[in-house]
Amino acid sequence: MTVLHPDLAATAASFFSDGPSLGDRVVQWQRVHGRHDLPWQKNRTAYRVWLSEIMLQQTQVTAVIPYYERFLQRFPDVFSLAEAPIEDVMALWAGLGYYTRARNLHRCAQEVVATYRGEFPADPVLLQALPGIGRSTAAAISAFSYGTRAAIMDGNVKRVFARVFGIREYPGNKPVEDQLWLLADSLLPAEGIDAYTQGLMDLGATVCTRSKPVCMLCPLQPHCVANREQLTAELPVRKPKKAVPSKRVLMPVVMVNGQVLLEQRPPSGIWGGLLSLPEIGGMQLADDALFEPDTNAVSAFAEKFTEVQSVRLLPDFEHVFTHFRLQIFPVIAEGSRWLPQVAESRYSIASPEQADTLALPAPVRSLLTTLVQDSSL
DNA sequence: TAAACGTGGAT
DNA sequence: TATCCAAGTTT
Repeated sequence: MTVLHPDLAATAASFFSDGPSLGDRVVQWQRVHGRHDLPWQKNRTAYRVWLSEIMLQQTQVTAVIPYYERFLQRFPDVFSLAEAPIEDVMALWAGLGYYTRARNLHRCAQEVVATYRGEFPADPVLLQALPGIGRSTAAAISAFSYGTRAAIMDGNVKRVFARVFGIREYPGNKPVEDQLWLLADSLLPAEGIDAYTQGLMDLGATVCTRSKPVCMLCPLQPHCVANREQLTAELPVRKPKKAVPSKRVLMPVVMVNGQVLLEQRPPSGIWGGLLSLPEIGGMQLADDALFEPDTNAVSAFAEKFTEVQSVRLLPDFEHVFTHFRLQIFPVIAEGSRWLPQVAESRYSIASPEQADTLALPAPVRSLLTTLVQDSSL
């Protein structure tokens, strides 16, 4: 049983002692100064709103727009998406990241067709039961599509609320987040839920920005604790950082007759369900440890492809990621007798020219693309 | 519940 | 260059 902290309630109440409520201020501000020309704001349907909201999870607007346009062109409605092969969906999603979203997107489309005859439900509770739709996304879809009064909670809202209410704890903490949800629920305006929901995000994206917020332009500025106490640079409190484990793997570029060996990765984990270069000898290392390829693992890999003639290490092909590091090296194969065998397994063969039509992780895609010009391989 | 999950932009 | 983190959800 969670109750709203008295300090938060007091700040919320302060809005009513001095003119319009927080909600009404945001609504009015959005209608004049908010964003109105984003692709998913025109010709608004539940399908379009849903598609955009899934893509926008942990992903910036500018990154989403081209993907959104391509998806809408290829899948104009929920039926075409539900009927499509998952491979097509993954290929179109490739490069956006968080690939579980793409699988859930496909599953969700199929459920909406099967259970709701292709009509997304208006009830946030029903929406949240669908794959890939959590509490915040359910509220956003519902508010934008059907005008349902429901609160969102994303990075923008957390930042705006943390500053306005002077919340001096990390908003990702469970108890703090519980408070934020209570706040969000209590602050919904009586009218204009769509402008309000959009307004909170517009405010966070264009005025109450992470660095150098433009408080002069903020409709909440007269009531903002962070503005009053000069805490905008300190709030919201940063996520406590943890040491990232270092993992290195070998990813051989096996080329035969100008084609590249690929394998499909398991559905969960990094790059889940995507095609990528085969992975050999994953290992956890200290950050400063020297990288020594696991020769046993390399031999085991070579056993599977007996036509492979030689292995060369090219340190140039090193990609550093948030969680691990890849050493990519070429394996030059002669002959092609193993190609048919490969096609029957979870391995497949693709030409570099096909790179942009496959469900490939972004780094692998760019590598394959460069292979077209690079004759040294 | 905390950790996992991609990629690219901003500082 | 290193670090943060963005229209969060899932396990």
